[in-house]
Amino acid sequence: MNDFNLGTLIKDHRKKAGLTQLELANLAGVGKTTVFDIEKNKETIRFNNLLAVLKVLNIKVEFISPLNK
Amino acid sequence: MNDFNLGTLIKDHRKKAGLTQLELANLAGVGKTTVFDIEKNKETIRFNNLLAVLKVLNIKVEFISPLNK
DNA sequence: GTATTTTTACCGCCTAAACAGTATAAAATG
DNA sequence: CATTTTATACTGTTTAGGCGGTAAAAATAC
Repeated sequence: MNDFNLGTLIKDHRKKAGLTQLELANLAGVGKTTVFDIEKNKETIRFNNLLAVLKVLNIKVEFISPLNK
Repeated sequence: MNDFNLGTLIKDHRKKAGLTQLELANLAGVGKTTVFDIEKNKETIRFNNLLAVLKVLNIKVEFISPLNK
């Protein structure tokens, strides 16, 4: 369970959008190394860089907790 | 719309858990400055540090996109 | 098959995140 | 009220993420 892979999710969306890593990086305003690291599931990246990449790919982030309403 | 505030969400959950910033930081294995920054919505924090804090508070992250299944 | 594109990987440099310590302001407690 | 705890803010140091450049490996196109 919970073998969710953020890197793969982003890579799939990037492919479907017809973008290379470099193109995605430029659109998101981050370096190509960052996109590469994200797709390799490196979690020490900065949160704002991840958000920038997700925004380009139209992926939204939601935070779920038992207390949420 | 979308005035969602991650810092406030985390702060509320921390309060309900009866934790101080320092206690939460220690439990998450991060510095107290990081917890403070997260609650102040500083987005340049590292993703793994945010995940560590969310885990302690039992908050899950979901990524939503039009392509998801 | 070869040529081209893309991905993966590594390299130094620079910047800023992360940290502990400290100090003050604010909040909570008695 | 005073006292204690917590949150906020600042500082100096250390560490590593981010970056472009480069190069080799892999995938794709011709």
